[in-house]
Amino acid sequence: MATSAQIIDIGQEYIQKVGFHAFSYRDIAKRVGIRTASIHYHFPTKADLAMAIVERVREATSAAIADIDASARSAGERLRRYCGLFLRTWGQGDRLCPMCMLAMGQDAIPEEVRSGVRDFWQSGESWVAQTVRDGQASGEFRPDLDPRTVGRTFVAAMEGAMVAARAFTDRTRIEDVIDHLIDSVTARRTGGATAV
Amino acid sequence: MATSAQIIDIGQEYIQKVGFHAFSYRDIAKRVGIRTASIHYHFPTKADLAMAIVERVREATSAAIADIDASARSAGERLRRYCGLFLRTWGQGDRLCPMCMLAMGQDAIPEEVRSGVRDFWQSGESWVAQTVRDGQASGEFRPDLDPRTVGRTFVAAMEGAMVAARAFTDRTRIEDVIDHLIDSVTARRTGGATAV
DNA sequence: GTTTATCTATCTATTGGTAGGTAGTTTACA
DNA sequence: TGTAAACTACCTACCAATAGATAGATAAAC
Repeated sequence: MATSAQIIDIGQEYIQKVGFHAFSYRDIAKRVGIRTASIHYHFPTKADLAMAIVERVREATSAAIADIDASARSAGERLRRYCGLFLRTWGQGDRLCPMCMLAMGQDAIPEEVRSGVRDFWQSGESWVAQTVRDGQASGEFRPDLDPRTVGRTFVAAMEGAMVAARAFTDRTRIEDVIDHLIDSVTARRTGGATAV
Repeated sequence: MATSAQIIDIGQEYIQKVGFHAFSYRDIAKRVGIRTASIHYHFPTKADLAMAIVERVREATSAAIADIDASARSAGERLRRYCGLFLRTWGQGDRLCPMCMLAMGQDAIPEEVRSGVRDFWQSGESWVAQTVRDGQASGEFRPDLDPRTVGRTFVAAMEGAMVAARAFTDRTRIEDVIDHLIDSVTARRTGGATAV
């Protein structure tokens, strides 16, 4: 594999496992088998490396969401599969969402990086909100929900669930949250009358 | 104020704003107006300082929850006020939950500290679960909810909402999540029949 | 006169980053 | 086609700054 791709891979792993400030170029260099100066050749500053990672993650996420849009047959399935993306990330060696790790740092993280994180986050919220609208139109979801609020809750809850999974090394922390989130949007028919 | 209390205050602020690995004893020393050696006198290692902070936060949280239990008049009010604790933390200068910041670090955070974080997290989940049971008994909340699942979702969603608030410097990210969470447990009467 | 809390001075290790050099490969063009 | 220039991807060696931490002196408080 190309060296720069290896550097990005390992850098991303470190960000997901310990965060931006808890690893060094030396850590990456050791694992790739090169010197730190060679990493600076590919990524002049640590911020440059973070940016490359943010861009790659955003591309991968966009692709995954496009795939969901292309193949899911209902709004409910789309939401479930979106949540499944977080579960998949966790499955790759107990890793957290890299964007979440980069979101917490305030001015300790380069502004350029944080801007990319915001774009990632907001596009997730918007996609969920649109999916909620679709599900409301089809009668799958509760008609009284505010799509924007639900979008924000889904992203926040999934990111938080990842942190919980990390704290307890427990995948069910993520699964439980998914269950309640899906349940919270699903239309229920009580007393024989449909809510629409 | 006692120096050690000042050190804890400022250390906690740093943990909440940039995380455990993005500040140093030097940063604290400058703000307190002492030398780093004096901080080592009070807290021999950085892990010791983190532990002191974790213990103080847990005590404060226990007290706040005891206050809620003593004065809230319904399960719904209790949940709302629990969520309000996160909002209050954010209000103290855009700070995140210190426990969340310490939860993400994996082996980069001392195990002793992470153990304290787990206790904090789990006690929040359990308290919410018990409150859900109370609300179900009184008819306020949906009877079909699994209290444990809801407890986990509340804590995860609130912690995630804090991260979102940080990413966007936007308090409404937290408020929206609270609204949907409360809505998700509230019993609804549709078609004229009560769900119980 | 012992304890408490601070200081100065220093330590070792590591941080992100730079300077300058060098094999090996590719490109330009006479 | 031969060769010189340029480029790629790495290296060694180094830098100033900072990290967390320690030793020993000192001055005030009890």
